[in-house]
Amino acid sequence: MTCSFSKQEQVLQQFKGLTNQVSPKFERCTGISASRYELLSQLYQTDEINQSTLQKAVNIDGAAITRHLKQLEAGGMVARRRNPADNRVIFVSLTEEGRKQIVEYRKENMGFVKQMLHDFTSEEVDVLSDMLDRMQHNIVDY
Amino acid sequence: MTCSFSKQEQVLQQFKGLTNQVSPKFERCTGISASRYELLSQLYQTDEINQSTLQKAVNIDGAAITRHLKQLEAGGMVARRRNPADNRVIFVSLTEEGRKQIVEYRKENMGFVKQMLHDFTSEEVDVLSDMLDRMQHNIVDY
DNA sequence: TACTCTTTAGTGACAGGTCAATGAATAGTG
DNA sequence: CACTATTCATTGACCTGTCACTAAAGAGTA
Repeated sequence: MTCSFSKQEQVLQQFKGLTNQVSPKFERCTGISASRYELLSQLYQTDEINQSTLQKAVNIDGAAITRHLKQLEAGGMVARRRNPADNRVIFVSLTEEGRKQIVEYRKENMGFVKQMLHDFTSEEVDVLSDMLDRMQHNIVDY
Repeated sequence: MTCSFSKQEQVLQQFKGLTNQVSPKFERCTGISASRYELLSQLYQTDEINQSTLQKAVNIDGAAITRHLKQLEAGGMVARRRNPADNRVIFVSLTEEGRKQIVEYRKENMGFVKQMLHDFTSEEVDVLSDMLDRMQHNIVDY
């Protein structure tokens, strides 16, 4: 008999399959990529922040952050300036324009997320969120 | 007050953050990318299969499938031949070499997955798997 | 002060995913 | 039978992530 694959292994594959599907759909629905949306969200919640701490908050490689921010800056959504007290770091913040835009994006985002979780009770969402946290901890330094 | 982001929105971000972290770690641990592992797994379970049905099973764009399979073929893991009864389709199958290799990969994979889910009961794994399924259904044609 | 070590951002090369367009083979239909 | 429509695999262009490397600034120390 061909030995079957465990539930645990399945989960990992479901996981990957799901995110592969989510990313392009998210972008089509909202008009912005999930990563950029997350960057803007972070900035919306804390005005003026180190690029490096932003990077840690978002869990994306620094190289990608640099590129995203440069394009967001070119699009007028984001402003960047060096920290005069420490010329290595760059302060990032939302522009007025960016602040206006994110509100729009957010509406679309909520619609998308609601659809994805439309049959989840709020307890289930909590459970899911906890599980994701635990998985993250389990592999954080593997 | 800056209006806070809902749990639902957080989940989506956790999701993306987690998969971003998982993929490279998986590859480091197992010596093969998650996608290729999944392709080989599928082939392991069903010998000789249409490339297109393989693609659907794996939830990756056809373009990526073509490229993966070509490289796996070049590496001697996989064999491909045209279906003589329908010259459009390509049959894919594991070679003996591939069949031997996947057993090794699988050991590494199990180790990785076990670590990721080490504090999950089997009920929790089931619950998680169901949730992932439901989310997939919820967005499948959005 | 001079020397090394660390932190920060940026850059280049690569991998893996998407979409859009193509060509070849087959199916379906008047 | 001829013509159109669909399916399948492939290719090219693009986006976004990773890693490895670099340059510049600052921190720590002999």
